[in-house]
Parts: sequence; structure tokens; C-alpha cells
Amino acid sequence: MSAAPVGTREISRHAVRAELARVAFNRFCLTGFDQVTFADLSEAAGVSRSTFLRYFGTKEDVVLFVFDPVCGVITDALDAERANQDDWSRLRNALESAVRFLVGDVRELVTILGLIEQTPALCARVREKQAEWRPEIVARLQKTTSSTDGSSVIANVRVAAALEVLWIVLGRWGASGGQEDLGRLLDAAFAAFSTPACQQADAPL
Amino acid sequence: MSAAPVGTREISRHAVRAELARVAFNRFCLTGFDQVTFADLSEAAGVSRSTFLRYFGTKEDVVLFVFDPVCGVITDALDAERANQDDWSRLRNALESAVRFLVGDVRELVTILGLIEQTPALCARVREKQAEWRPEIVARLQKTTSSTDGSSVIANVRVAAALEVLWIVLGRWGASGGQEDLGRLLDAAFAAFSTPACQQADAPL
DNA sequence: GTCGTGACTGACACTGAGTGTCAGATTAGA
DNA sequence: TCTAATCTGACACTCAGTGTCAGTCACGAC
Repeated sequence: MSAAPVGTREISRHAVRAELARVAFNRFCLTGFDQVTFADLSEAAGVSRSTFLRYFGTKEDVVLFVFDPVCGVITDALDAERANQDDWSRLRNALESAVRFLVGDVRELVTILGLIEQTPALCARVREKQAEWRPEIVARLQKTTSSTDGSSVIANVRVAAALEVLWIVLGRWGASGGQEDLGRLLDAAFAAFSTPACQQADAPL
Repeated sequence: MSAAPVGTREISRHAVRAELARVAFNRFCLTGFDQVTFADLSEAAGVSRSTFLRYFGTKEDVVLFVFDPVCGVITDALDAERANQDDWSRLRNALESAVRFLVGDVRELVTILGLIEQTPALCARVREKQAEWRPEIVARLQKTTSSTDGSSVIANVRVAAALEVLWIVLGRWGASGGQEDLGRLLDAAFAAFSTPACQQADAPL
């Protein structure tokens, strides 16, 4: 999955990208996403506007590129699991891998989630990523079974639902300042699919 | 729910909006969404660019404003139902109301769905609408029950999943040229939540 | 060492979305 | 008929994102 940088060029590019994102992120938190322009960012980072734009195609990417590996993490996790489990269990475990990957720096992730939540443009881009990931995850979910027709409505619905769970849970977790236990939150969310579906009394946290 | 135009000003505004959208829609289908500019649209419609922009805040809205009433349709449907049904049944029936509302002109809806599918910007905006609708639908789903804490993870997950179903089903239906039966598609999709969750052999269509 | 290739950079020009303002025309309603 | 609210077109403006171009730099081959 991981696109580890190989070659000095790639290493350099990766490092520059990280540094630009770091500087930009501070600006966004300070002033607000919409108020900051590429001109501001490039000035703060000490590069030209052209150069900044070469590293990040859009302003949203400057914040959200940290989520790019998540799709790979999920698909890898699905591959690694025993295939005799049911879909929901496999998806739940794969999501646990994803959140474990994301929660490297709790403080940073909480800040990013806060920034996303209060910026419609970022929310929209997040949802776009979510949609991009779905086909690949569906393929992995179905790979171990016989029917690999790739057009299964049920698998698509389940993956879409699971990805919604991911963001709902991350939203909750971020709102709690990173206090709540992500595993419990995932369980509570997935209970929506396993409980009798009549009453929605949340699973005891 | 419906914001019926009242007063001559409102009627006029509504009619102009519809006509502008009609002209624009033809252009989009002919040339492609991204290739058409507001200058093109306003010229084709015989108004100034300023005026066109006053009727539609963004280019996406020109296409997607037809979906605006859907949230109201869904919440109304949820209100009208017998509350003794389980969440999934209520959501499924509410979604049926939504698609029945949308399928007024089959041909037009199929065209719109096709346009959306092949235009990332439109997909993103659709997902934004979907996210805007969720809180209100969650509130209505929970209204009839005791727990109205408004922060129920389970209700949020179920509504989010149902809205994903809506677009997945509409996507399928659009891809089939409006041939397939929407009720059956909804049943097939909701089976993702009721079947044993182990095998994903689609329900027999 | 140096030469050529390919990538990186900054400068610049450009298109187009979206915002805001302003004066004049139009219309609703008293 | 008069007045106030609204609609309209014209214009200027900011900023995102694309594309080009010439100069610079790093790397590998010879």
C-alpha cells in the first residue's frame, strides 16, 4: 500500500510537502481556511505561489492529504483478515486499523478535524475522498468470496455505510477533544446495523 | 414542507429561475458542465451575467436545485408513518417517497443523474446536500421515540446509511436508463442491513 | 571533469468563479 | 398617482487554478 519515497528526488519532494503543509496549517488555524490565500501561504513558507501550487493542487489538499493513505490502510486490513467473518465485523476491524493509523498525533488530528468541521469546503472534499475510496474497498471486501461481479448493491451499501461511520465516529471523537475511546465509538456506531433496528437506545458507552 | 411561491414577485422569480435552469441544462448536456461558463449561460438565456448569478449562487446549483425539496419530502414521510415500525422500514419508506417525488419526468432525471455522475464537482455538491439533510432527518426519526437527545450515534449512522442508499440506488437506476424498478432496488439495497451480513449474494432481483 | 537529461523554481499571463457596488428601470401596493 | 422595494445590467474586484517559459540545479553516463 505505502508509497514510500524512493530516490532523493522523492524524498526531497516529500519533505518539502510536509514542511509547506506544516506552515500552512498554522496559518489556517490562526486565520481560518477561507481567509487564507495561496499568496499568504507561499509568502509564509518562503516560496513562490507557483511552487506552492505545484505541491498542492488545491487549498483543500494542503489539509487533507494526510488522509490519503487511509484507503490503503483499510484495504490492507481487509486483506489481512480471516475471511470467515461477516462483512460488518471485517469492516469494523478495518476501520479500527484506519483510526489507529490516523491517531498518531492526537492533538494534531483533533485540530484538523475541528478545522474540517467548520469549513464546508473541507467537508465537501472529505466526502469526495470517501466516494473515491469506495470502489476499491468494495472490491477487497468481495475478493475473498465467490461473487466478484463488482456491481453488488449490497457490498456497495455496506462499504458506504461503513465509511459514513468512520467520519461520524471521527467527528464525535474530535468533538470530545480526543478523549473518548475510538474502539468503543466504533462499536456503538456499528450497533446501528446489528441491534434489533427498532429502538435506537445507544449501546451503553 | 413546500415553500410555495406566494406573491407576484415570488411567482415571477420562480418562473425565471426555472427557465434559466432549462436553458442552462441544455447547454450542460450539449457541451459538458465544466466547459460551460456563466458568460455562456447568461448569453444563451438572454440576461446579464450578474442577473444569472443572482438566481443561482453557483454553477452546481443550476443543476441540483431540483433536489432541494427532497429533504422536506423525506421528513414529511417520516412524520406521516406509523411510529411502531422499525427504523429501517421507516427510512426505506421515506426514501420511496423521495424517489417517487423525483421521478416526475423519467427522461429528465436520467439525464441529470448522468450529468452528475460524470462531473466530480456535481457529485461533491450532491454529497454536501446529503450531509446538510442528515441532522433534520435524524431529528424526525427520533421525534416519535423517547430519546430525543439529538446526539444519538445510532440514529445518525442509520440516516447516513439510508442517504447513501438513496444515491447508490439512484445511480443504479440512472445507469439502467430508468428501466429498473426503484422499489425493488430500494429493497435490494436495504437488504444489506437485514440479511445475515455474512454472504453478500444480492437479493434476487 | 563535463556534458546532457530531466526535474525544480519563479515570474508572468490568463481564464473563470464568485462578490460587491451603483445607478437606473420596473413594479407592487397604498 | 406616488413611493418604496425590488430587479437589472454594468463594472470593478479578489482569488483559485492552469499553463507557459526561461533559468537553475542535481544526477548519472562517459
